[in-house]
Amino acid sequence: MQEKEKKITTLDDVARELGVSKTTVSRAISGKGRISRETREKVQRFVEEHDYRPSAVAKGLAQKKTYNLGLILPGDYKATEFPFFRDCMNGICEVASDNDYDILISMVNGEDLSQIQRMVINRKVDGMILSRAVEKSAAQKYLKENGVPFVVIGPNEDPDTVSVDNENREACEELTEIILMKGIHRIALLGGRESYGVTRSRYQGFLEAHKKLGIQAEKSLIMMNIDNRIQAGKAVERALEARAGGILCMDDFICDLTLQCLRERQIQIPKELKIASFYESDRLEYNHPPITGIRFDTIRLGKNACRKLLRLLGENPEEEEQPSGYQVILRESTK
Amino acid sequence: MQEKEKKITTLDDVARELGVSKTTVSRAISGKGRISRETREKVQRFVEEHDYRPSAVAKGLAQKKTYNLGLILPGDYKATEFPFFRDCMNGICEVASDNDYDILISMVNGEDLSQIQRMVINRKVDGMILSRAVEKSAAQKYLKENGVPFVVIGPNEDPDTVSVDNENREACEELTEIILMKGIHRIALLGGRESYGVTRSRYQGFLEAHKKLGIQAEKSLIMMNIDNRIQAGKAVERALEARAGGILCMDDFICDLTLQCLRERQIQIPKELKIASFYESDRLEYNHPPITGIRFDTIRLGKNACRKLLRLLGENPEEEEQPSGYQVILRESTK
DNA sequence: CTGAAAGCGCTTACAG
DNA sequence: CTGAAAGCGCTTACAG
Repeated sequence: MQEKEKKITTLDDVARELGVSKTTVSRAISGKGRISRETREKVQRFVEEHDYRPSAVAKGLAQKKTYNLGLILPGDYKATEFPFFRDCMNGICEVASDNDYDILISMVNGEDLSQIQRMVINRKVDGMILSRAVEKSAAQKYLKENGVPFVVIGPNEDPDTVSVDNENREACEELTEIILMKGIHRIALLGGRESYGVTRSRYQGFLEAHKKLGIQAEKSLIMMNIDNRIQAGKAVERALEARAGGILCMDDFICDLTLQCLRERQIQIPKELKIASFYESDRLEYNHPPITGIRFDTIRLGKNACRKLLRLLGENPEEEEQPSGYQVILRESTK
Repeated sequence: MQEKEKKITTLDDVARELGVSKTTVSRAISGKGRISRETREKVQRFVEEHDYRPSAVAKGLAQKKTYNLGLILPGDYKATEFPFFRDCMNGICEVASDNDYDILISMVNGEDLSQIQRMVINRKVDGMILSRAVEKSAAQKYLKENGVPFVVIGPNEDPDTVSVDNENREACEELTEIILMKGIHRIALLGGRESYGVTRSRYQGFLEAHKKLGIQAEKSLIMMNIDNRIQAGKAVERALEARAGGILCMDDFICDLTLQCLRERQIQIPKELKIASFYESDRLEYNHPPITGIRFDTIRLGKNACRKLLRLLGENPEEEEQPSGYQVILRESTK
């Protein structure tokens, strides 16, 4: 394949071999600037054959770009949130590499800014994607002050910041409505950290459904900030005492804890109690009985986040952003 | 804080303001080359005050380095493997950023090489970390051929490739031994994909323990490639029919499926059957009854992987690699 | 100890 | 349509 000649690794190599200028080679490869079809094709053929690709770093330096996007992930996310982050990452990575960008990750704990600062101060990224956004977080403030483009994954009210989000409110409203329409009016709602945007969006959907149907939500049965088995146990106890007809869990982790508690107490689902989750995973599907949940297209969410960021950077990603959508999946637990 | 003068963003800016040469500034910052203490401190003070950091990209170009490490993650990993990857990433990111490197991720499905090739052909990374290594994989071959330094996370027999791994064999041997010594000799072993290195290492540990105690392993009760609830159900059925005294699950996902199956059949743990997992998670700890498992220090594993790669690249990470170790955690399920 | 200069591998006005 | 040259922001022999 490769002649005995040394490998072609730089633009210069290509130019020399072809007896043209670097300028010409550069133009042939990038497609920018006027160039005759003949020359362009000659260069392209050569480049193809020799498996040459310009150094992204050098290109970046010349253009004052890095072709890197920073992705900020929480370092402490729970197992339950995992499919969400994995799918997000999948979507983000795919769009990024389609556009010849790369993803640089950073796992951040709490409100620690140092990692984010490192990336921007070292000038390693052109923009950032913030996941599990905390509204008005220090991170967002910092990025704004430093003029770093970013998009936020999660709910967002700030008109100046670009964001993408699952339709949590809508989906949870729909699911809640279905339960209410089944005649189950005393519903317990078990949720996670109130400081998270998702929690609030889902809660809103829950309330919305009640309002829409003119049913009073049972405030005393709304129990947030559930983080572990013990707390879940207490919440379940309370729901049972209050003779709730159903329990809605705000995510799979909580649903899982809830199911464990119910099992201990030998409660029959769905006969004695309906149960559903505002999220969806294999666990729910394969449970006995299978649990009603909501399926979000998180890969697409990730793709959208990445595309929006690329647009902010002046790129023009092939595909358009598409609404990520959701499906409520009814299973035996709410029969 | 910052005067009305324009912001200091390049070496040149610093040099001009201070009336010295770029060379001097560069030396003061990098600490390389002879320079008077006085000058060095002057520069450092200025740099500090103006919050200046050299552009990593430009620095990289001049040094023919990128200060980026590629991390290859499987795009399809299961929920059960998640804490493993998250902790790995945490460890890797921490060490990387301590050494002013960044992590570039790529999610790869199956044996698709294109993402890996992109990274190396674009010259975006100095080296790579391969997680969930498949022995002799195409990826490893490709990296070797192209002279890209890499380390593998997982079992590895190839003397030419650097790797790190949890002590799966040892840990599983220890746990199996404990069960056997309790007089439980008919043990069912439920495992995941045989093509994964982890599976094989753990299996070995299981056999090793039997050999050590001179007990014959019940081959007919060794059931691999369990991937879903149905298969787990069949395996459990078989174990019960054969009157196994205990079930060892090769990871938490399988353990979880197994527990569900046992619950349906109303089997009492540990009275009728002991059960333990070759991994550990919250799920196991909070189960009723709590399940015996093995805790690996995966964060440290990730750190070690990163440190080894940095060494390969000629860096000298602060801390030494430390054995990552493990603890067998005995809980009620094997009482 | 310090600096002028060349170089890392590209891109992009500018001139022809 | 094509090329010489300057420039992106650093590092590093080399000379002094």
